[in-house]
Amino acid sequence: MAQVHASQAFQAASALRHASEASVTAFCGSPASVQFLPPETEIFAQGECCGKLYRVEFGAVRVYRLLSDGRRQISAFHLTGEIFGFETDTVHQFFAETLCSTGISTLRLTSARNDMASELLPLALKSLVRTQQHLLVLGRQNALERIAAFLLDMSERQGDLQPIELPMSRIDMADYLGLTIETVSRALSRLKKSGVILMPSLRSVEIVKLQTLQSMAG
Amino acid sequence: MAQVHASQAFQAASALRHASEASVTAFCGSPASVQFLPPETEIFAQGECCGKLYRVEFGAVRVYRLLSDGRRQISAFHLTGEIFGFETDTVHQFFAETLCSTGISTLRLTSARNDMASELLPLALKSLVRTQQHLLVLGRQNALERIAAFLLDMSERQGDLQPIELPMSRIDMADYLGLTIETVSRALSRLKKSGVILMPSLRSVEIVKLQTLQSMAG
DNA sequence: CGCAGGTTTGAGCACCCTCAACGAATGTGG
DNA sequence: CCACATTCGTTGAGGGTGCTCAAACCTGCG
Repeated sequence: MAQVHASQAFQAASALRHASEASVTAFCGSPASVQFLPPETEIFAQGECCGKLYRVEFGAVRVYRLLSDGRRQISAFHLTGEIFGFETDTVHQFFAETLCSTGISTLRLTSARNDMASELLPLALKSLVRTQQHLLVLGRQNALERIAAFLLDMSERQGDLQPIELPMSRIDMADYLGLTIETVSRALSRLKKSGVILMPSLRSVEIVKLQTLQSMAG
Repeated sequence: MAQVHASQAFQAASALRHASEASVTAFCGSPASVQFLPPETEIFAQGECCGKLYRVEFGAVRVYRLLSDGRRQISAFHLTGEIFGFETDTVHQFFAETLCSTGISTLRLTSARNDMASELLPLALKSLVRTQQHLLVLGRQNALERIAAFLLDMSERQGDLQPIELPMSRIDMADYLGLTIETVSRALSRLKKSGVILMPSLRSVEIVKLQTLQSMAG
């Protein structure tokens, strides 16, 4: 029930913010082909053959890589309206899974890929810039700064509607921010105690002192 | 003199490895327009208007962002044959500077951008995958693993010719790997003492125990 | 109500950063 | 050509942030 509410919030937000991604013709032409996936469902796995792009119609997705010893780095979360699945190789280098109940529509990339390149390039560049921004966070910011930046990013992507609905667990947040779950939890507790945020439930955060949070994120 | 040798090594390597990037027609058509830049020269700065792509003909380039307090994260080094300058906005979000004496050719992106999209998309995706790989390094690997991964990456991009010529300072390596110069230096010293690498000079590294280094990098 | 999974909190420790001094390499002016 | 200055790199000592390990606490759910 809580998840349904979250999904609706994401959808409302995406209508405002992700118009450009939604305008890719091949996706709009076939709204009937939306796949409904339960939480924690694999969308694709490393080593699988690839040749599709994916659009989140509602819900949320994590894309990640693994080290041989099991350490995981989530390279991106994708919320409603966002497109993912870009890869260079013929084989996936990443894993993609749903976080919650999620609707996914797919775009087959066959030989028509060249025709669509002018539409896809801006999307790929958006992913690139977002990833580069995240590099700065992982390379040069401490735990509190990472959490602050993460909350601000999630807030913005949900249209700055308060409270923020977090579709992911603490483990996912940790593996995205290059921290442990304990450190994530401690950082959130500090923000809560200092009155910067409220946490009405485990997965919802309300930003109280926006400017303080922004100055923390750098 | 040492730099000339390094540049030649990069060129030889690129002839093998970067054929796809070199094949962008607009670059090949105008070899006369190569700009020769001295070390530590700005190519573009954050806030400047953008609308070009750049190709490294020889030498090396760093692309980076800054936090307000001066912390720097280098998002990528670009060696001979590689193309950089992709951005979504009309204004640069990054800085780009030469590391050493470098030749740069430019490609103006006007309205012809759509026509070239099918050529540019693979390059953008290559950057994206490389950046995502680097996320894993910054998020989940320790200092020794980062140095190992960095050396292997540099070695591969120079065609596995030994020794590796490093065109950047320890500061640049540190700001790329999310470490301090002291930690970079210590990690290199440990690799040297354990016989995994040789360092005939400060900026050249020879990999002696490749497998050991690979197992370190994960 | 009791269980299981996720989250929080605490104590101790390891890795990396900070600060400092020393050494090496390069460039400059005498 | 040498003396010097300057920058860069290395090495050491000490401290802090975040990780590891462990236990307690929620919270949802059967």
